[in-house]
Amino acid sequence: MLTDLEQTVLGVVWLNQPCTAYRVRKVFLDSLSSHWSGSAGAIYPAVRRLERDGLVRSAARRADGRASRLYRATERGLRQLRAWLRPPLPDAAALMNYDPLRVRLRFLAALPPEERRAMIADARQRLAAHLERIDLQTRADQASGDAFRYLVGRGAQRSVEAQVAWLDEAACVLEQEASRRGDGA
Amino acid sequence: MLTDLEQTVLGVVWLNQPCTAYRVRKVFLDSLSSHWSGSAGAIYPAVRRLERDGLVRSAARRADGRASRLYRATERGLRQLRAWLRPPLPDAAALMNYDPLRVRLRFLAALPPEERRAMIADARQRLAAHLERIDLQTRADQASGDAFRYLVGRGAQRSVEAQVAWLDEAACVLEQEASRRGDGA
DNA sequence: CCGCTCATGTAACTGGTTACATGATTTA
DNA sequence: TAAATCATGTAACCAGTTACATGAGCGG
Repeated sequence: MLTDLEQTVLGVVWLNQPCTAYRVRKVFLDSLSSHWSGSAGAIYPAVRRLERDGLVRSAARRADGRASRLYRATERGLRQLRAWLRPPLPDAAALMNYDPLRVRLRFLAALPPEERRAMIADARQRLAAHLERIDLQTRADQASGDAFRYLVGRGAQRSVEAQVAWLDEAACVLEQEASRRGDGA
Repeated sequence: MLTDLEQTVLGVVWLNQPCTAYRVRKVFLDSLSSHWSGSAGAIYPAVRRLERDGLVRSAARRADGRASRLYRATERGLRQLRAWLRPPLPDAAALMNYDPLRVRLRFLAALPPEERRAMIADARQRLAAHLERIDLQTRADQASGDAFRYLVGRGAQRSVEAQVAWLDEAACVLEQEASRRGDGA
């Protein structure tokens, strides 16, 4: 059973083959998501494990002067990728995603009311700013003609939009709470 | 700097104090999110680290026959919790969440068109089923009177709803792609 | 020639995972 | 009395993190 990172690396190799390990790393580094660091200490060992398991294979290259290895997915690697995509999906993929903001909100009572508002406002503003970056990227992806790349961008958009709308609701609910208590007292 | 798990454990202790480590573990075990296993091997060491760092303290209890330790957050723990909640939030909390489904969709081209549809349909159906569970929970949370607990549920709802809508869009886009190619050929 | 990017790693650390283990208490 | 839950751990494993390190090629 491969880890999420290994699976994703395998997918990236397959999408960009033939490509260097560095190219794979670049995809993680350039990603708008901060979930993986894309550190060399993660990518190179992962690629080596994939090669050890026969899911990718590499050939030395020296064409443009620079020495490097070009990786591509093997037949077995493609089968593995397909098995990973095919239903039934694991719970971790089909249930509910982890949202550090949602977790924090659970404990927001620890902050005085004024600071609660500030926290929500800050998060909302940062998410809205990030949304603009995602929008730009997605527009570019749409032009690229790769339907899947575009759809991934749409998913990110929708996800962040939902978060922003949720923060608005939260601000609203907390406002009501405050005025209710304020009126009552 | 505490890990996400340690921070969350600290928050759970604070919300339920005084409580046993097992009670904390139960919260993770009962959570609708599958992000953390809630395994003993994660929770007990995390609680011990928090106590070592003076963020929680414990007292032995023997009241109802059973011997156990009751934890509560210290003043320092509460300060730490507040600092964690206060802006500026780290990028990991304010940028974009990791979505294993989104990652998979990026590589969906590896599957033949028919199976692509099946994968999306499966994910959609499972998410919709999960959404019902979340709805139930959230209605109960609303009745509990804890605004934050309720808002967390609303966030989960909105997040999953957004995913479902996104999958519908994906199915639609792929359908168009297919018919476009089908007509062209 | 200086700095950036390409390209590939290694080393130490640590936190979370699974699996194992124990014993008391409640419940069917 | 058997099973489930409460309650608390330990041990082995391993993947991903940060940080360090090297060297070639290229653009200003």
